[in-house]
Amino acid sequence: MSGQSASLNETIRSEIAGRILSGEWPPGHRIPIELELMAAYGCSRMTVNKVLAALAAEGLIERRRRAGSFVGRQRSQSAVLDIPDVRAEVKALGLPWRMDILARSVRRSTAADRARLGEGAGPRVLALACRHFAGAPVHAIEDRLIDLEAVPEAETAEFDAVPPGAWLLSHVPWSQAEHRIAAVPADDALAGLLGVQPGAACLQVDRRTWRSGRPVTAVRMTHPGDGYSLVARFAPGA
Amino acid sequence: MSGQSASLNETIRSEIAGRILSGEWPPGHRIPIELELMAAYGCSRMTVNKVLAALAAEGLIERRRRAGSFVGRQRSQSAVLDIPDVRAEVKALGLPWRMDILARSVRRSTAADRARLGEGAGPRVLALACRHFAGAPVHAIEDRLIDLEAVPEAETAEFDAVPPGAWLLSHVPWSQAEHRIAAVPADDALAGLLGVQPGAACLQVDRRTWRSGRPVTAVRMTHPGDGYSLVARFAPGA
DNA sequence: CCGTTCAATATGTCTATACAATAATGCCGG
DNA sequence: CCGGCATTATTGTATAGACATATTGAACGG
Repeated sequence: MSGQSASLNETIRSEIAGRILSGEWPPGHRIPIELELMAAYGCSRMTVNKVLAALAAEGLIERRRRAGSFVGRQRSQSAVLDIPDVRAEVKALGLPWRMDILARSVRRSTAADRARLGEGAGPRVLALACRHFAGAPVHAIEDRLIDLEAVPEAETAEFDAVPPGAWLLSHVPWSQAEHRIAAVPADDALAGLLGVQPGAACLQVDRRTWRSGRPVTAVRMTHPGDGYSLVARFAPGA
Repeated sequence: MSGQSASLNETIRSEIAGRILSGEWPPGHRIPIELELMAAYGCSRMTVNKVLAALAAEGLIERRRRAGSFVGRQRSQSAVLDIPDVRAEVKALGLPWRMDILARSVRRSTAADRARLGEGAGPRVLALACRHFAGAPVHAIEDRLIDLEAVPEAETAEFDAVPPGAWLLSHVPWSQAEHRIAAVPADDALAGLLGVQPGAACLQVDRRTWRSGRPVTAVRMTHPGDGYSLVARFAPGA
């Protein structure tokens, strides 16, 4: 009883979703057919249809013609992982963000570059190495490759005030990405840059990004293991 | 051109989504109003409304009364992280899965236990420690706490054939969860169990699970850093 | 110049109806 | 008992119309 009358739509939706999420209707349970819901709520079929279609789009239920609608099977555990912009992330900690550019070069892409970017990589790349600080300590080392065929503007862009990741986000409209997260020991070079002991545990996030099937960028962010963690949240319903 | 005529619904949907994902309509761009789309496709308003409502539910567009519909702003980078069942994960590698139970005890929950489970933890818990093998090498150490008030059946459950995570998934209908991923060095005890050198980098995934606001379980999975990584995928549209 | 009021506009929700597509069910003949 | 065919229940898609609701932009008045 929230007092605020929601739309009929929402009322039906939350009642059904509630029963599923509470476990009252377990996976595989058959949901009343549209005609029954229609009668139960005294509304038209379109209304319940819209609700059920939305629940199906979310994956909460499955619908089969002639058979009925059923509570969805438990999906494999998955979570939404926030991979925020480095600058925003550091500022969210209340620390000043600062960035060094360690190296920057434009070159013909080597075989290794093309392997890193994946199928369809262009002939020229921009290679960038940056160091991000959160206050005094190093927050991450960024090792990035940008395909200049996919993002020609990158060649002349200044990356001194904006992290390359954020710059790309606002210049490449939409993307598909793959992330790989691993724990690795710091080698000597990395240890020096990060300010940790050689062999210290580091969290390494590799991300490859595509736009309409063509590689855009490949980046490896390496964080010192102490004092850094990724957080993911999972909520099946909404 | 698939040749197969999709529903009008799908046609409109994919045309709009295509323009957004290709970048033709950048974030913030105003989408034709329903009346215009209606005229463009020669269909009724309900049809375009359904399409736009679905796109809005997905987050691809934003709608404001009187103002119109707009291509959504770039969302903060986020990805769907698959956190599969350990057994399935090992078997997907083509390796035989095996599990040791290192310790199992039922106890009154200590302050530390309640802190680990979070607000609302019950008075009794089941503590479990397991070791998962992928072939001969150790794949992970599982250190789990189950709230017996939330899952009383767990007290008598045998966990010899099924990993506790999978057992819970099929006994606790739905969940909300929080994950924290970090790189940590192995301490001596952990190094012995995992079969790695003390100080070696390990990937540590902490997960806390709730059901309707009450804690269910808290688990820490620690993987040897070499030869293990989490993979996440990201696709804004579908 | 600023705040208030108001109407126009675009979305939000709902109805009643219609026909299409699909697949489970049952019937019938062999 | 079983294969094939017709039946029919259920969802899928679409239409035309109606009224509700929020919010912008403009007109108006102090």
